Parts: sequence; structure tokens; C-alpha cells
Amino acid sequence: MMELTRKGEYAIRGIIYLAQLPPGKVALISEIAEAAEVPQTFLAKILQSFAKIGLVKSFRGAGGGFTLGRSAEQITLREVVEAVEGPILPNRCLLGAGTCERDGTCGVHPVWREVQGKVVEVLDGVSIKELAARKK
Amino acid sequence: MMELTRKGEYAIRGIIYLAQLPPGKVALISEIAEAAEVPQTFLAKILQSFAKIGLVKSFRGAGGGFTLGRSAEQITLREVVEAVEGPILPNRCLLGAGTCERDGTCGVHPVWREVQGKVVEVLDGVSIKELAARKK
DNA sequence: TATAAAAGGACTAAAACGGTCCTAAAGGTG
DNA sequence: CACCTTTAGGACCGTTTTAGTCCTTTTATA
Repeated sequence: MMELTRKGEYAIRGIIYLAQLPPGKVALISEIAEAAEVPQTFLAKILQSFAKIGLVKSFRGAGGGFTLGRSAEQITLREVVEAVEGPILPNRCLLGAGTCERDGTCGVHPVWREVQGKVVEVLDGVSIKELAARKK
Repeated sequence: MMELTRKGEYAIRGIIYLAQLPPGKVALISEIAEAAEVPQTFLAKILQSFAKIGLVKSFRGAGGGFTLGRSAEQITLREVVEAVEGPILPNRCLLGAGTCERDGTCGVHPVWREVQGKVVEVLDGVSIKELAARKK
């Protein structure tokens, strides 16, 4: 249960690689993919989606590539995971008010809320900077 | 991320219904399915698998049906969830020693361990008895 | 202009999800 | 014993998600 997908793993590895680069340096997708041991075209898709939400910056053409969109200590693991896997949500019922018709009666509800809270807390407490430092 | 499947939801609803029955009473699959608002044949599969691991007891033939395999306070939410969704495992790497070749180098590892620990803690802290009582 | 990237879109195979249906086996009842 | 009731087991199936690939287009540099 609760497994991170490959996509999630790849995203994390890729972004950690970017965080380990000297500040300001751009990396080619081919370089990142090789270093992070991730299929290149697949990682390209992931980083492109990250570029859209500002998590990374991308530059086209010769001399182009990717950089972090912000400094590594301002990116949490949660952000990366949610960007790729969607919100942390152990049960669909937790989505919006009224989404679950069993809302009132269901006693399991608060348990899922608690799980959600704990997971978010852990993932929010870890920045990409820390992870990049650890891995080196 | 981390969503419980329908199967998981159905399993929980079904077993809570069993927990709300007067002790010793057996319930027909048709009865449980209707009460829990779950497709009957699908729930049958789930409860059959539960019978194999002793989470419920089943009786065939006229007057047959299902009961809890143990008293409701001895069944945790975690057990039910894991029975149906597999172990709580935010990352495949956490499975066995040596499963993940990045084990030593990967700094994200301990974070997943922590997530796993928190979730297990929450789910282990809730018994089916409590849930059954809340819902009534 | 030629070249070097990333961006976007279409496509695909395989697995997981969410079931259904049919037959078999086991246990009561007259 | 025959019949009925109820779970057990297996096969099957459509849809969605996962995990990618490939090709073309756009943008930027030299």
C-alpha cells in the first residue's frame, strides 16, 4: 500500500541531482538522466512538468538545460512528490467537503485525516537541500 | 498519492458491519453487501481471502455465513488494510534488505522509513471495535 | 543558417483495478 | 438419500494507470 511510483522516484532522483550542481549551472537532460539512472525521455516529461509549475527552470537551445527553480532549501520533498503523484490523500473521501456521502456516518474518516497529516508533516520537514547533502 | 483502493474501503466497511453484529451471529454475504453498500460478488472474494488468514470465519450451507475470526478489539485497522492492500510500504526499497541497490547511498530512504512508521502507528492504534462503535 | 537543446503530442505494452459469472464443494433438512 | 442453501474457486473482462518510446516542433545559440 501507498507506494511511490517510478515516476516519483525518478523525479526525486533528478531533482536531487540538480540540487547537487554548483549554483547557476544548467544540466542537460541527458546528463541528469544518466547520473540519476533514469530513462531519459521519461525524465524529460517529468522535468517539463516541473518547469511549468516553477519547480525547475528550463532553457532551450545550445547551452540550454535545467536548473532548480528555487534554492534547494526552499523545495520540500512533499512538493516534489505531490507535483508528480498528486496530493497526499489516503482516501478519496478526504478530497473536498461533500465528496463523500458517508462523511457524517463514517468513523474511519478521522483516521485517514490523521494519516494524511502525519505523512504531510514528515515530507514537509525534509528539504531537497538536506537530501542532496546526505547523498553526496 | 497513497490512495486506498475500493477493495480496501469495501473490506473495512464489511468487517465493521460484522463487528456490529451481536456476538456469535453469522451474516450472509448478501446481507453484509447490502448493508455496507458493496458489490456482493466482489465482497465475497474479499471475505473469502479474509477467511483464509483467520480474520473472519466462514460457514457453508444453510444457516451459514460470516463472523469475525476474533473479537473486534483484537483486530486493528492496519491488519484489515494490509490484508487487502499488502504491507504499508511507501517505497519498494523498504521491502527487504538488499532489495534496493541504492540502499547505502540514497538519502531519501530514511524518510520513507519514517513515513511508514507513522502510518503503521496510526493504523495499529485503531481497532475495529472502536470503528464499529463510532459508526453506530 | 545550421545546430543544439527542450516542448509537445501521439502512441503503446503491460499491469492493476474493479468487477462479473459459472461451476464446484460443503453443510443442513425433509 | 435427495435437495436446498451458502461459501469457495477459477476464468474471464472492460477500463484505467503505469511506464515508457518516438517523432515533430519550437526556441535559442553560434
